[in-house]
Amino acid sequence: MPVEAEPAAAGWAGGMDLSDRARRALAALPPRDLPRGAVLFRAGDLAQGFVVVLSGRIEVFLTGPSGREILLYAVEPGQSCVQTTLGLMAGETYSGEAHVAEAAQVVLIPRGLFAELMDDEAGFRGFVLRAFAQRMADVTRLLEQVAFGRVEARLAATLLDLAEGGAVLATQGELAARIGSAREVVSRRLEAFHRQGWVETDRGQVRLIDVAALRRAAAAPL
Amino acid sequence: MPVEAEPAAAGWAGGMDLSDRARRALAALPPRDLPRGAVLFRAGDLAQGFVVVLSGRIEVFLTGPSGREILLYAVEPGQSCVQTTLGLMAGETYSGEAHVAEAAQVVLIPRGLFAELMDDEAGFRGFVLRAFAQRMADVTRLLEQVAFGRVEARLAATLLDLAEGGAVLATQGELAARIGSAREVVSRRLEAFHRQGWVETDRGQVRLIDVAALRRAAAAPL
DNA sequence: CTGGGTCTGTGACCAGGTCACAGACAGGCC
DNA sequence: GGCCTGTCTGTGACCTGGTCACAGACCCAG
Repeated sequence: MPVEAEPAAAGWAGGMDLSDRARRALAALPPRDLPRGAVLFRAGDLAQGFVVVLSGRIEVFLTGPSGREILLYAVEPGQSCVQTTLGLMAGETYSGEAHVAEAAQVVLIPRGLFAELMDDEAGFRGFVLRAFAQRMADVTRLLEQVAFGRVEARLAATLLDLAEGGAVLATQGELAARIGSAREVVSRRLEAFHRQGWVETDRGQVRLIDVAALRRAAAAPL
Repeated sequence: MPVEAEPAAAGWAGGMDLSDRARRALAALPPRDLPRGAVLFRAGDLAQGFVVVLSGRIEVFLTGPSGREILLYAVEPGQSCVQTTLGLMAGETYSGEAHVAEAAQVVLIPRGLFAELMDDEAGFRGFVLRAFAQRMADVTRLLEQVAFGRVEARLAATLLDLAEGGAVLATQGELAARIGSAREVVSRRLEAFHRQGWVETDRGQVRLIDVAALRRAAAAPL
């Protein structure tokens, strides 16, 4: 029981079907604590290793020259930060910026161990590949939304996504960054939503009144 | 000499550091010929196998509900069509549509062999992963352009990219599809380029006059 | 030479991004 | 309590870009 007790860090590898050796190597990695608001990496950085999130939430943003931002994807517990893989696999630098949205605990798998696991452990490989394919699909969907979708639809979807107990706690600026639009545009759209009786707004929060209508708006074909 | 002669199909695997067994398995796959204009797959299709392009050129487009299109990426000889990997690795369906831009020869590696190669052959794995990471970076860059860039910059870049002998042979509609804009917008932008003396336009072609100016426009920060 | 398909140009209009503000609100400080 | 400063929000003016509706130009097959 004494030696067998694994730190929480190994829990995430549970469903992965690894050899004992690999399991031990992963369990030995020290988890790192990141406070809310910390920046895990910036655009142009080169990957240090492969990052897996144990708890909390990390959000990866793309930033334009004008300072406008858009949420590329969020990394939840048990998921890996795919951007880190790019550097390890193809020598690409990061193009996004990773912010810690909720205080998080992460494990960093160094280059060498990562390469070793990719070569020897089919389970680990599957984990990385699935995560990667998933992100690729996510980013493609996002591109589709940005290229062809309306702000109205993206805003409605984001509100539904962020709602907790019928309300969203976020400033208009934060909402704008998520959907890759401008703060003023969010202000005007929210006002339109309000006029239609879909939401109530207050400083730093949006209360959802007519969820069905928002769902319809989010799913609008054009 | 008789047995050693490999069909062209195996040439692409040359730089890949594979076992003889794998090399033979790949060489045995029958290359398929695709005529210009053929559609390799559509959005929603499920992957049949992993596609590698031997010659020609395949372009993958994303299509919006209004019929507007945007070029996701092009697959050149020696490269793989990453979208096919999504299905194989994560069960995702295609989100793009692959058109044969120049008559192409491709090899289709069926599911089973693909999985086997991924497990056993480090060289093949590296090939797939690098291609994948590359595409991920491409799509992210494209997203950045679409979300934050101007049509003027994307159009100028596309003209420079497509130019052969100082001219681009493409209709305004084709140019629009490449950059994810509308035909009318391309018409007006080209007219503006013309007024500044950067290009001459004719039905189905654009002649580049001031390449330096176009380069400046393509690199514009905003 | 003519008729249908394709390519291009244009005006009008709307959605959305940018700029420049002004007012509203919150929390800290005297 | 009143005041100050920073943040959040609302608004008008203006520009780019996407959409719609057409008209004219071009091209080639019959």
